[in-house]
Amino acid sequence: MNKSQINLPKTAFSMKANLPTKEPEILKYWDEIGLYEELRSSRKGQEKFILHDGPPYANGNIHMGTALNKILKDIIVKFHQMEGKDSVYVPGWDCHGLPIEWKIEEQYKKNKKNKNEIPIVEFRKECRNFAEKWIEVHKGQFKRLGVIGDWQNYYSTMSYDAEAQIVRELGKFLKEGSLYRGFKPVLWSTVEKTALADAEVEYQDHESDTIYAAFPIKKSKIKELVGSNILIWTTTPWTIPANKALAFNQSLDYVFCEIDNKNKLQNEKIVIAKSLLQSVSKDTECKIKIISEFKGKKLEGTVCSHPFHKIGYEYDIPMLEARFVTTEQGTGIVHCAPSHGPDDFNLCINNGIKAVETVDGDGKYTKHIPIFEGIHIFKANNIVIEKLKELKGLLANGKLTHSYPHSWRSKAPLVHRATPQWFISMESHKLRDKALKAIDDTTFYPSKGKERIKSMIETRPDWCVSRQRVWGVPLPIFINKETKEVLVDDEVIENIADIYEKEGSDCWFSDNPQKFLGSKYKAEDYEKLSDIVEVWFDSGSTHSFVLEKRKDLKWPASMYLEGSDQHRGWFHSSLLESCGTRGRAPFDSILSHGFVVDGKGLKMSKSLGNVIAPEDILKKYGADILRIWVASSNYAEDLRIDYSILDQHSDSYRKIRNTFRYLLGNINDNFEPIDLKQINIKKLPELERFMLHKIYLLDQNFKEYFKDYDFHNLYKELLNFCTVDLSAFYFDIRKDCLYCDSINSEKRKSVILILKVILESLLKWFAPILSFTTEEIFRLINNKNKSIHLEKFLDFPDIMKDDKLNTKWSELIKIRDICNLSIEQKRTEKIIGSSLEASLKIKLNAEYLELAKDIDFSELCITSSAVIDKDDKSKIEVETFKAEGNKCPVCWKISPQPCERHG
RNA sequence: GGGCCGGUAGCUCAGUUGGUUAGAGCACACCCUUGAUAAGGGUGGGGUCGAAAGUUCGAGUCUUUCUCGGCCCA
Repeated sequence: MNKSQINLPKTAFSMKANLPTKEPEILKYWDEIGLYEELRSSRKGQEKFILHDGPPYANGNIHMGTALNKILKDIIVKFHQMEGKDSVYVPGWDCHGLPIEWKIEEQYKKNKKNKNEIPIVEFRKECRNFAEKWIEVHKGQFKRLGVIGDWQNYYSTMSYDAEAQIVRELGKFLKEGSLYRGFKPVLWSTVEKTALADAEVEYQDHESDTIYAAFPIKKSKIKELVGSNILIWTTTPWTIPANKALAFNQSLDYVFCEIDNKNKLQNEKIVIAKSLLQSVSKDTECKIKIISEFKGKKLEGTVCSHPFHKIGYEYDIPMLEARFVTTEQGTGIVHCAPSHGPDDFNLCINNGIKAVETVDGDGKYTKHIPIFEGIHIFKANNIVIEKLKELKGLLANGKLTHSYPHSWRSKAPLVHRATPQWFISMESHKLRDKALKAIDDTTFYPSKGKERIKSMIETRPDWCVSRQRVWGVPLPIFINKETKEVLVDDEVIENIADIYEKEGSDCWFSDNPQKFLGSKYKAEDYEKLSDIVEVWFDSGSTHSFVLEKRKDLKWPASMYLEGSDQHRGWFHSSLLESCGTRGRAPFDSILSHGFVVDGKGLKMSKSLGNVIAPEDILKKYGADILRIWVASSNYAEDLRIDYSILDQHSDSYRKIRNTFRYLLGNINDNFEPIDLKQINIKKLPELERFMLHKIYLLDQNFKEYFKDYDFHNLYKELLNFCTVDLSAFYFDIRKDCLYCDSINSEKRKSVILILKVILESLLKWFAPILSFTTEEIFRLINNKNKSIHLEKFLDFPDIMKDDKLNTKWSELIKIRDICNLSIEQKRTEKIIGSSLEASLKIKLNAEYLELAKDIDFSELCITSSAVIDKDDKSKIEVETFKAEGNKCPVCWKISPQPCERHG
């Protein structure tokens, strides 16, 4: 036998991956074979796993967060598919809403077009085209990540059937009576003339006017207070004309005091919280002398006059108890304008004081505000201050820079303004209770998500579903002009839905209202609403127009999977919508993941320059590396990414790839599946049996980790198997047999058999994560089946398990470790180089001797020889000598005699 | 400002109900190999567990405060 007869590994599987160019070819292949359709037909009739896609907004390129989300979804979908389930994934998009409206308006501005001159229908058409364009862009970007789904038949919230179903869903709330009309302060932009959703608000520093104003006390249980003043402090003087109440905290201590007011107030006596005395004194530059002290509780029943009572504000201002009053700032008594603050609104409504429309959409006072009617609120502060001065109601005024809500688009400061809005009640039909029950019935990954959404549902106010915009589904509401009653009729709702199904919802704005009312009602008797439905209701309804409507899906979904911010977003709105209309959640489980941050844990931002785009990663590393990053990161927390982290994963990938290369090389790319049940385990060498046991064990852990969606531990287990058990142990030991034994040797055949088992196991375990690389390998070794993703995980029979052998070999490995230490010592002393230049003398006590009696340690430690002696002085002792004799030209083992195998 | 979550080696992660000298892989260093070769093997260094205080015989683990970061809310 000479060198040419050695069985060196040979494979077409290249060491260099070249993923950025290879992956698109694989994508093309998946397209050619119609992988998605194949996946469906391969699991026809099997139990379904439905991961319902949370629709991303069809606007702008994807970022790392979106990529993480889609890859994580894809990994889970593929795992369930390989488990044998029919794991259907239908991607979707959220299309309506303000951001797209703004984009179109921006384009108008550029082209010097006036939005008001464009018919609504035309404007909406442009919004639709815009969304459509981005859906196509997203589709390409998501596919490139290796995400498999029904890209042909995706869903969108702007499709005609979606718009129709959204109307039907609203109809259910309308019919039930939980959808009602109210006045409520909402964050309002007087620039954009619209209410803003929470997500559209940015907090920035803003300089406000501050005032200390006095409310004369008319009536009180504490007699000496009558005639004196309640002092309040506010950063919004313009809301003083809308004041309807004052709030105090019953557990605080208040003081009645006298000030040297330099004739600023009509009466020099005031009431403030005790702990704020110093700061008030400083701010107002007054000396304050305490007359008496009392608990807040005693202020109950106190009634004041408005500071403007002499000029037409003649109503009573009651003092109300409120927990939100603190002593952080101000005077410990808070001025309440129910039309201009949520706390104010809630406190007043609980005490029978309703909010009214005090300010119009442009920001001007309405007729409900005497003297100020027609004045813009942003110009009113000075007027209020002057009037207060005139009427001796102002103790001091100043400026304060503080964090204040602004519009994310126009950056203009926002105000709370009472507007007519449509609400879904949390209480009237027990929606809150139903939702809380549904949360309890849902499995959360990680479990902390449950508490997070629960505490939000427990405290959230009624759901405001109306918006004064145009790009969305119109609220299907008619109001009787005479009775002011809302028209509630299933037939009308169904009629509207039918129309939308055929032609979309644009016609609401253009066509004759009679079209929607049918023949039962006269259009001239009704006012048609022009509000649209807020977009969270759109996406909260996807379960109804996607899960319920499509035959390939099921309701409820097996899982919703989104970023942890969606506890307040899509998880939340879907839960409420579904509990309101169907009494339970539209999902069995929720998986939430953290946010992508940079290598230091800071959020990515343009200003920090730490943004990494998915596109950059795909170009430099390829999707499989990004998928490894997803799988190996702990999604329960924030996920760090930078180029050094990716480099590290890239190194791991190379290790995995070379593991496959070793396997493929030694079987020369000739693979046929092994029937695991038919393996004659007793005939295998112990090392091979030990490896079968290892595989069996790994599979158990694999399943356990997958059950909990614990991918980072699962991946770590697989990677460690490749490096520790295979590369550094089994592969290294078996090179001698594979290269130097005869092709016909039984031992070599056994090794080859095990290599095939390992190859198939690894290929399938890794397939959901390394979607491209495993496909590349699968196509190399298999021309019968079309794709690795159509395969099922292997079912490992119990005969592979051998705990006794495992215990024995764990001990043998300990002996091997000590042998390595001994060899290393001689290597450092330059006595030997390669381990094959070594000859081992191993001394073992009786216990270890029994274990090692049939074991060839020269094979395990890759040395030229190894002898074992009994020696009870210590458990294990090893001595290494330089091997004597001649080196066999074939197997390179050194021995005084001619080589046993190669003559 | 409030609520929730988190900070363990350079990196990604383990550390059960508090109990020996805090682990793994990668990276790094040195050595070997040149028949997995832009590969492979061996050995080794590296952590005051974000900080401080407390409870305890004993704290990475429990309590409090602080700090840094993230999400949500104001």
